[in-house]
Amino acid sequence: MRDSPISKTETRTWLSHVDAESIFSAVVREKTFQARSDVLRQKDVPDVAHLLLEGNTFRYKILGNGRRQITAVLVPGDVCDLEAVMRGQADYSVGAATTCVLGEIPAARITNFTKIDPLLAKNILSKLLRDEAICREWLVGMGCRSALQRLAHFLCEFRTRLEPLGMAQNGEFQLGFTQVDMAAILGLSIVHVNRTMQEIRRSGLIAFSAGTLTILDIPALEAVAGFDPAYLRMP
Amino acid sequence: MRDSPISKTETRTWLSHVDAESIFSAVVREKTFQARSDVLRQKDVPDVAHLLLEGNTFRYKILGNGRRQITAVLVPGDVCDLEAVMRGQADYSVGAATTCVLGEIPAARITNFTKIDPLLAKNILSKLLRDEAICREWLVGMGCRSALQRLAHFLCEFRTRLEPLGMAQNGEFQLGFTQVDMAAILGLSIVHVNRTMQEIRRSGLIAFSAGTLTILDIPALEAVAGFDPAYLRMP
DNA sequence: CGCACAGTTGACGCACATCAACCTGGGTGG
DNA sequence: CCACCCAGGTTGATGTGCGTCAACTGTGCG
Repeated sequence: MRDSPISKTETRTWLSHVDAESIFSAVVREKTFQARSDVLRQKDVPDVAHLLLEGNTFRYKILGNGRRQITAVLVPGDVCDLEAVMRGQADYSVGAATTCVLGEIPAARITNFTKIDPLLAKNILSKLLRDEAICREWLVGMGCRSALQRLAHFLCEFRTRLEPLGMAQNGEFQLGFTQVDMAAILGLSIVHVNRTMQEIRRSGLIAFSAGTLTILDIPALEAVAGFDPAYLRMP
Repeated sequence: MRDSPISKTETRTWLSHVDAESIFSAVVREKTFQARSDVLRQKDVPDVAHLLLEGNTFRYKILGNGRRQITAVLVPGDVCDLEAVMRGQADYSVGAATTCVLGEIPAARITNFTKIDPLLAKNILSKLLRDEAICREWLVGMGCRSALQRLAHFLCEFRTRLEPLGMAQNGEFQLGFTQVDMAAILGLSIVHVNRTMQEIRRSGLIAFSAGTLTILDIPALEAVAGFDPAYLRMP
């Protein structure tokens, strides 16, 4: 059974191609992480950055009261811990949602930022800026959007990010997150995520089975979400 | 009547001193903005960046449903629209909370990032990284903290940012935001902000009058908020 | 077979939103 | 100098979106 529209190896080739001027050449080693394991822990002093090659990871923080919030979701081509490496210390953790393959990049390649290849610098900078734009948009969603809109918005955003990688076609893609993860992404309880997903399904906007999510009517879902992709700066 | 522990002119001198290696020398012109006016509007293509010299500004977004979320609060020494200038287009607006003095910096000074003075580049980068860290922390707060904790956390954060500028002493500083602003910062209704502020006041943790906020017991407020300043990377 | 973990369902509670007044002080015009 | 206005702040009554608790189902795996 194929678990994505195009195979993972195809995606990797494609990735390094569209992003050729980039960070891919800085990878010195590949490493596989189990689903549900941590790539990086809060307060770690990282000596390598991790470029995501296969699977999905996320950044998260755990508070004193035990609650967890996911602050970013990473797709292949993203650097999981860019800010942590640039600052020299992590103020968040990075977890693997699915089994993942990560490429290690020596921290020095990134921290000697102003001395490196301008193309690489530009690439890193644009990743940084996009990360921040997404974080801002999530913050706006938490303040101003209902559970339903937030879920819809997240699915629209995720699809939009996967599409240029060839990992989403006709609104269909792998959603490697459990409802427990979704709750931590959306700032909701697990129970409410469950009910909200059912509501969207019943309304006929999405379908979901065996890890594959299908957006049945993309413009309609984007309208519900109030999704405007401008902040993502996709080509 | 003095409206801050040390005068504004003193603060300006101090600011350009502690940040001497920096962005201050790139200012080509100063401009005053009225309280409640906009410095920058969403979708604008900025040709100058604005360094905040006096007063408080904030970044915000307005959604289709009319709701507004403030995504960042700026203090003197911050660049209001750094990401917008670097990306070439704003995906947020910037408003003045109080009357403000801003220094204009030609966009080219910032976008020619990799070709400029490494010290300036480093400074810009660190501002960018801090902005993102704060945004992440706000996001975590929205997902995991109660209204009371969020308010307390914001006050702790604001004080911590003002202190090295000499604009907060003994837990006392100017809070130039109305409760309407606070609601948009915290993602709460105005009424609930009002009640929450009263609750903190009644508990004896803060006092507030004539725009001056005093944190009466800093460690206690930080404990309530679950505030850990690590993400701010203050000296 | 039994355990663990993701998903699901119902009953109930609460933190917050909403609506609607009303108060207050500073500014403005007659 | 008063009359008015208006923005910011305050208060009470009521509503609701989402959280919490608790139980049950299905499924893959040792």
